[in-house]
Amino acid sequence: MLVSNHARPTLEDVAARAGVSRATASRVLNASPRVSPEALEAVNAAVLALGYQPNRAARALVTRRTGAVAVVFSEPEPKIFDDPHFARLIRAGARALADVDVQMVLMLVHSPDDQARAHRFLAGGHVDGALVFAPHRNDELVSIVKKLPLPVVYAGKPWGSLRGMHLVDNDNEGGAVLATEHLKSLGRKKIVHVSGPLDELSAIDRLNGFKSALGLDDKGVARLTEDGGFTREGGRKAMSALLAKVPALDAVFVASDLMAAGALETLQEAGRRVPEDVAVVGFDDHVAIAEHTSPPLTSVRQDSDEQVKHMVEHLMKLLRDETVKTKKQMLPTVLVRRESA
Amino acid sequence: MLVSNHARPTLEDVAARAGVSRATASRVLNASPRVSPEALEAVNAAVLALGYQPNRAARALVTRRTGAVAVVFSEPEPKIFDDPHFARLIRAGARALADVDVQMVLMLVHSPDDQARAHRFLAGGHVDGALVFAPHRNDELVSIVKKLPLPVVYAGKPWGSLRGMHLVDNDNEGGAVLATEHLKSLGRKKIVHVSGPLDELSAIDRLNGFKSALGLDDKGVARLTEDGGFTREGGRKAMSALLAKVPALDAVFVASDLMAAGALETLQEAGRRVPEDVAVVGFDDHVAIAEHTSPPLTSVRQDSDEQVKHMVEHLMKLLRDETVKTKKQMLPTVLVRRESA
DNA sequence: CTCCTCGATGAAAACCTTTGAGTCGCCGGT
DNA sequence: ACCGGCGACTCAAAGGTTTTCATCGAGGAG
Repeated sequence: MLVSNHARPTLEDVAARAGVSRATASRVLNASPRVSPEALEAVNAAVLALGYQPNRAARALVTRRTGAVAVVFSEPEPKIFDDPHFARLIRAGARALADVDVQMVLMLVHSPDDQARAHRFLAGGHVDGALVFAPHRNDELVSIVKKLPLPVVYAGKPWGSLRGMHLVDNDNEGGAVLATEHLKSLGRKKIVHVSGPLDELSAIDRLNGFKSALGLDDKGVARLTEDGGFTREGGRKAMSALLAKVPALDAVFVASDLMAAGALETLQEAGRRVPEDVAVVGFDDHVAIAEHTSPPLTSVRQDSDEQVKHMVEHLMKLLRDETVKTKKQMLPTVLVRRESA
Repeated sequence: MLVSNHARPTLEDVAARAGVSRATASRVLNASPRVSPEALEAVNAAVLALGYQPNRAARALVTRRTGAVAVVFSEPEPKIFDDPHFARLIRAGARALADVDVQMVLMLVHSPDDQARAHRFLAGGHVDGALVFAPHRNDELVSIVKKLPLPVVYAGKPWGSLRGMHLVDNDNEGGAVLATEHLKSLGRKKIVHVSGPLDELSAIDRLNGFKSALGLDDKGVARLTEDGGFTREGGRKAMSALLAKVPALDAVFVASDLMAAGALETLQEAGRRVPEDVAVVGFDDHVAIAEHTSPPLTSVRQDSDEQVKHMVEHLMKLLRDETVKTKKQMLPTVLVRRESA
């Protein structure tokens, strides 16, 4: 009659052992104020003794809350996931969500099929909310998600109207200004830019920072910029193109560390010394890259861990139905000096 | 009275619309054989018309199945996650699990705190099973998980007794033999090895392959091997040490692509031409690395996507309570020739 | 024509928790 | 002495699905 069956204890068992009703036990677990100190103690003791764990399904059934959150990466080019940046975001997400005790359901969306599946899943009420990473222009997924009655926090600005959307962005433009100003302060006169793909707003913001720091007009920017597509290989090619277009260049601001690694290779192959002949600044401050290029890369740090943490906090507020004052958050960026500039 | 409220349709609604009972509707959804063709069609039509999605919580409550699986990475050194290999595994897991319509709950375990949390979570019945990546020696987590009444499939061989455990491993030893034989076939006489950390069995297996292909004894191996710790920097250092120990070396088998990238740098700095003076073979065939070293890296391919897919399949069988014939699976490795050897 | 079998179906219990409505003492105010 | 109010608690319903058991009808065997 004691412990008897090997099954997991239920709230009923806890209540019985604590000498109270199921309702009271439940209130203890949910930290309701209307419960006496004695009852509280008794229930807590019983929980501990029995190793009780609430049944998530039963709870979800009645509260209409799943205790799970989707983390969605929409990225038409699957191989981009080789970018370590992606791993960093996932890791940060796993950690931040575990800290608040909600399950993280990871969804990788590449194809239209994936989109349909994501749609079904998100509409199916299987999660309470979502964190969405969808940087590309006209991403169908964003339109889909927007229509859903589901709390969502975006990473960075998705393309299109931002009204009513919640997001946490890095100060890409400010970081780009920082980088460019730094190059100017080194006395560089001919500064060029390897941009990210211009169907991503983060790339555009960085480009704009570069533009405004140098006081350029559109034509000027075009002359001094090449698109490196956020890949290492793209960085190499863009750098080659710039060397051809602007042979006298003495500094380059590259919109990502991965591209900067490629650009460095190209520069060295072209016989330009870094930083003596050409100063280089990257973006992301991805340690695994920036510390291992030669020379080590000066870069603009955007703290992805922090970004994701803010996203999670924001979403939690939405789920608690708190009225959030600011729907958009902007995180600062800082320059990390190493040897390349 | 028709559609009325905006709430999600329930099985009851579907049944009503199809003119059958809830029970029959349920049977259709679960593909039970004991249902007439007409009923089947009617229910399916109703499901479609209403856009019905089963309530996961309710289902979980009665079936005692959550429809979720944990994917656990146990790795004391969090920065190892910068390794793109990790991203690849996660991506493969997300995909494979989505394909069979189960939720993936990602858990990253670094500290003892994390271990305790993982323990609580896995014991709490929040998932039906787990995929565990725990390569290191004497990983506490493995002992913890082993005691749980939870179906688990391991990636590679965890340290310790393997009895009763289910796992999907790559043929590390075979791959190492492949690599070493290839170097021999090129006529190389002085072949050395940069190993992974010897607290991981995959590293040991690769070392053993190297050893047996060359017919070495323990002393011989020690003389020709350095531990590179599976990091790029470690690869550099190990290569330096080997150059000092075995100046006449003309080939090196490196136990990972990341280390090989480092080793290549060291070799070039030392003025050795690759592959003319020294032939180099890596392991993993991680495209993002192997295709971008100079020269491009010949490497042993282990198909992580395939490995994870097999792990998922295996776990699904365990969950369906099928008696699995083989508890351990070994996946073949192949040599991918590029220019470094 | 009756009995039996078998397949399809329906009714209802069970899964476990939260929560609103109601109960029960007890206190202070009149 | 009575009443109102209040705090702590219990009762019981609700939430949506699966599954057991019973029922019903039809068809075949005798």
